[in-house]
Amino acid sequence: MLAWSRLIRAQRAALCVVEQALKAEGLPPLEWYDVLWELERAGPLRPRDLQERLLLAQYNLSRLLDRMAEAGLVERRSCSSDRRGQFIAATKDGLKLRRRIWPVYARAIEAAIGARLGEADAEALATLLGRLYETTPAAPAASVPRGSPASSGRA
Amino acid sequence: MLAWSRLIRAQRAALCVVEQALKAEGLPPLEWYDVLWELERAGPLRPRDLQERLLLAQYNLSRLLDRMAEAGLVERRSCSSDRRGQFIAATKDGLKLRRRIWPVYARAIEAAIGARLGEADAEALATLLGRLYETTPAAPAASVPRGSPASSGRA
DNA sequence: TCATGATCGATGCAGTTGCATAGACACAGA
DNA sequence: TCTGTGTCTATGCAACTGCATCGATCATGA
Repeated sequence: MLAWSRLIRAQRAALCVVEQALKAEGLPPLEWYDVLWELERAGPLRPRDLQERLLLAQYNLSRLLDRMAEAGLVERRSCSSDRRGQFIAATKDGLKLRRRIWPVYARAIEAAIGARLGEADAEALATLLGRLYETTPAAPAASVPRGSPASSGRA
Repeated sequence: MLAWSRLIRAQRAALCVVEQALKAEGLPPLEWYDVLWELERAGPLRPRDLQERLLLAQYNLSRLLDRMAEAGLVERRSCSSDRRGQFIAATKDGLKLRRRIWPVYARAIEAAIGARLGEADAEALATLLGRLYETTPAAPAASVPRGSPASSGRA
């Protein structure tokens, strides 16, 4: 299936362009931005929710948050309604960093996608891609072992 | 840019579905298949060429080939025309394994893509994605540090 | 022929990921 | 209340990745 192999390669290529751009500016990896951005627009979130939104594996996110907390970008707050859990919130520094990353990130995305497709085709692409990870209405989220990256939920 | 974030997430989701499927059957990870497949249809290749076709990082491919050679799936042959280099060839076992993987792989791809898009849309998607990693004709392949995953070349 | 610079591929090391599982708590039913 | 089952998050360990760099070879031009 052509679409499959191109999906893999196109993402690899685009991701690489963007990560190199961030690295070249001495900025942290992409997921840091994604986490900060989710937190900024949705407010403090439970790790579980972040995990769904970002399609990250649970253990992976857990350690990502460790690193980000150590860097002072997010903080873990206890969660009174469920003492197993916690809330993750972006700190001032976290928000500041996100704003600093954005222009670099945006430029790189433009180079990797916008410049190659143009407005209309980019939108068409987005529409098609959306259908690849929308949860199908009736799916009980159990086709894949629990806690695995793409399992459970809308994301 | 919507297309960007969906590209990342859709690929993540689809890749995860496929890798889980392979793992569930006790089969090796995806790249092993990809390497075997390239070798099968193109004959023995230099690591450099494999690297371009698969968009893998040089050091990464080098060690992937170590593992596959150790598993008896590929063999390194010396290259008389360039003694720095070598040719990688699939072994009988390698070819056999590829054939064994294929049905599982195909089914997973169908579930991750075909079932969600249908023939025509999948083709449209492939076309759009193709434009994201084609090399632009005049590019001297130097926008990114040497040997970095997506650098250099057509792929 | 020799120096210079580029290319091919490997590798030490530190950082990250994946797997399996643990520990703490929630929730439902006996 | 107690017990069993499921959920939320963390973590030990092994495998993999990324970075920087090395050694070997090639290619070019003086």
